[in-house]
Amino acid sequence: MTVRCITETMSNNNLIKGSLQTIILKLLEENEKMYGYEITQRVKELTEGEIKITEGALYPALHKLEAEGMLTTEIQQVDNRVRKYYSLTKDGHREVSAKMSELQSFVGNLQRILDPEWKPGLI
Amino acid sequence: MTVRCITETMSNNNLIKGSLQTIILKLLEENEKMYGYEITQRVKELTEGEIKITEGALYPALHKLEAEGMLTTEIQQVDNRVRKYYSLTKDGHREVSAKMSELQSFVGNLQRILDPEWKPGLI
DNA sequence: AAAAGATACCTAATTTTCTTATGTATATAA
DNA sequence: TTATATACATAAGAAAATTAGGTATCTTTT
Repeated sequence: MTVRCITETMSNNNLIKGSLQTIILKLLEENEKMYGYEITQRVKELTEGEIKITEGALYPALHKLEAEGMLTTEIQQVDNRVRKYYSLTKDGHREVSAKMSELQSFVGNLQRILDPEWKPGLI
Repeated sequence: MTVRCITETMSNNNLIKGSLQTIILKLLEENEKMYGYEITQRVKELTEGEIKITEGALYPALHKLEAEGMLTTEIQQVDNRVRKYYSLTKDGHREVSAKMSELQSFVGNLQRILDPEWKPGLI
């Protein structure tokens, strides 16, 4: 029997709910067509491993966006493995801008609260 | 009978859960001593009305931070009205820095995902 | 004087969004 | 052959909010 003792860094840094939808939509705006696993890997790359989208969060979010008419899917077979590609609908494209400005505005407000010195244009 | 028809702007833009604790801690670091209602008003001021902390979110958050030993309270009577002042404990002071860097790091990662052009130092 | 609004606290039910855990299945590397 | 990577999915539970309700005092408006 092997016992592996894993010492993890304290915080699993997932902090701050509510941005996953925006992340998905924005990545799909830039990439035309992505599948779930690809999204998790892209986010990991872009943040140098600091943000890991869990599957339990991702797939329900994708399904919800699809149910809301923001995304359409298309299944592809690649080496006997199934991939489910998502892409933006017309509504989805509209939604990206909305979500992005909400998020940027929120981040701006956060800076105003947390950093009294802060002026737009700096982080 | 008066029927008031209120047309609100679509989103109540409170977006992004998980930053309330940090906001509370940071405001208390700057102000030594604040009461709940004061916090809601300060946030409203700082964001020009764009972020409204609801009481249903604020009070449970304050109670939780107190239970965790981050805050202490002190009741004051002002004109027959009760005010419950909160201030940071030693642990609370330590926690502010931790929460702040978590949040700044998260916002940085968010920018890396959402804005490929982004470099630290800009927003 | 009465009503409305601001000040000041609180909680309970519900919803949203996540984590954690589990399950299936194939391909590849150790 | 065992673990890891790829690729999908769901279910139970926790966390943190929204929404809606309650109490009470003081001030401003009607």
